[in-house]
Parts: sequence; C-alpha cells; structure tokens
Amino acid sequence: MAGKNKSPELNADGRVWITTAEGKFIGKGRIELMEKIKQLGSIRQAAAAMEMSYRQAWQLIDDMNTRAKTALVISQRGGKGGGNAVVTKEGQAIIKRFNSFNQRFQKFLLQEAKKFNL
Amino acid sequence: MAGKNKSPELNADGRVWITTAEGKFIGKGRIELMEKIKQLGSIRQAAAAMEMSYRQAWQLIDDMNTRAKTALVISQRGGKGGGNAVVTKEGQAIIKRFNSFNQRFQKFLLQEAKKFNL
DNA sequence: AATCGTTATTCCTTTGTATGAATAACGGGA
DNA sequence: TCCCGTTATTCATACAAAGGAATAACGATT
Repeated sequence: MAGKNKSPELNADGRVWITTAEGKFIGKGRIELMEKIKQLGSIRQAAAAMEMSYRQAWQLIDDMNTRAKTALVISQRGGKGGGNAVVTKEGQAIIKRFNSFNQRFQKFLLQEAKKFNL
Repeated sequence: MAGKNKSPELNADGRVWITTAEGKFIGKGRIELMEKIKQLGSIRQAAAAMEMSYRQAWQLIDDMNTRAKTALVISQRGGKGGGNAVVTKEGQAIIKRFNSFNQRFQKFLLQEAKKFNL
C-alpha cells in the first residue's frame, strides 16, 4: 500500500479580481478572453484558442458588456468572414488596469513565498 | 462627490491560499474551521458554528491531516462528551502563518483599491 | 449494562454548473 | 439569389459538488 508522499514544501498562491457593487466583475479568465478577441477578431476563435465553449465565452462577454458603463467588446454578425468582434478602448483600458494590478500581486506572492520556507 | 469616476465603484479583491505540490492546501475556510475547533473542541460544533455540514468539515480535516506531515487536528471518539477534537501545535502554527500572510494581502488590496478610483 | 454525544463512514438525493446540439439571424461576396 | 462563417439564443443533458439521512464505533459516566 505505498503510503502517500507528504509534501511539506509550502507555497503562497492566490488570485485577484476587480469587483463592482454587484460582485466579481473581471478576473484572469475574462482578461485572457478579451486579449484573444483582440488578437483574433472573433469570439468563436478566441473561445477555441482557450479551449472554452463558444457559449460560455459569449456569456462572459455579455455579462461584462451589460455591467460596464460602456461596452468592452463590440460584435457584429454577418458580412465579411461571417462576423467579427473587437475590443473597445474601454476594454483595452481595463485590460491594462487589471494586468498591472495583477503584476503587482504576483510580485507580492513572490515576496511571500520567500518568507515561507526559511 | 468623488472625482471623475467613469466606471462606477470598481474595487480590488482577491483570495490567497497556501499550496503544496499537490495543489491548494489551506485557505480562509479551513483556517476558520480550525479556529472554531480550537474554540469549541468539537468538529461537529465547529461545523454548526460555520453553518457547514459535519460531513464537509470532516472531509476538510481529513484532507489536511493526510497531506500535512504532522496532523493539524487530532480527534477522538467516545468518552467524556462523546468525543473531542483539538488543534495541534503544528495546526496552530499554520493558522498564525496564514493569518499574517493574509493580513499583508489585505493591506495590499487596500493600497490597490486606492489606486483604482483616482 | 445502558446512556450520551461525538467521531467516522456510506449511500442516496438534490442542486448547480458546464457542455453540446440545434437553430435563427445576419450581411458581404461569388 | 445562394453560400459562408460568425454572432446570438434556446433546450436538453451529462457531470460534479454538496447535502441529508442513516448507521456503526467509541469510551467516560451513571
């Protein structure tokens, strides 16, 4: 019965996100999704790139857009290529905002991790 | 009123936890559970105090104990009061460790929140 | 020996979440 | 006009997480 290998080496981890009064608003996943949309110009292709269902991707976008003062992603159907999606400048602003916030958080975690296994 | 707030009341939030090589190990919920056990001396009463099912509480304790190199909570059945549970000194050490880690994180979040609504 | 309240464990049901399928709408281009 | 790939939306289902119920084991106290 080979006993389970105990892992005494502890590490610091965590997640951060941006909230509104209604609760969790934007985290790592939605940021990645918006970045993929910016790259690929399509919700469907962005979802595929993240191995996420189109349905879920669309719901995330929809939730973001309805809660934000100004839409973060604008999409159109029909036309060249069948349709497309673009990240608005408000969307790009919040991407930057979250990423710098998250970068500072990652540095914080690194500092904390050092304190752990002294 | 507050300054030029385009997006209304955005806030910084997040969670931190301690991991082992096997993944997430201890977060806010398990710490609270251990603190309640320390207070009340009983897994069942601790679970009730947190409005958590005994079943889940027991599973959390079991997972913690099997993964830690030394048990964090020791329990006995039978005897005075029907049984009891105590937090070991290793358990108390990790409670302290997490709480100070988390306190520094809360300060970090407060700093970040200030940057949000400039 | 019987009682008591807790720990320890299993089983079944419920609830919540994620996924896939299917379909309509759309508009540029062949 | 028809075709194409995408957006937009609904429906049913599969899977996971969570909870309650039920039961056995335990040992001090009576």
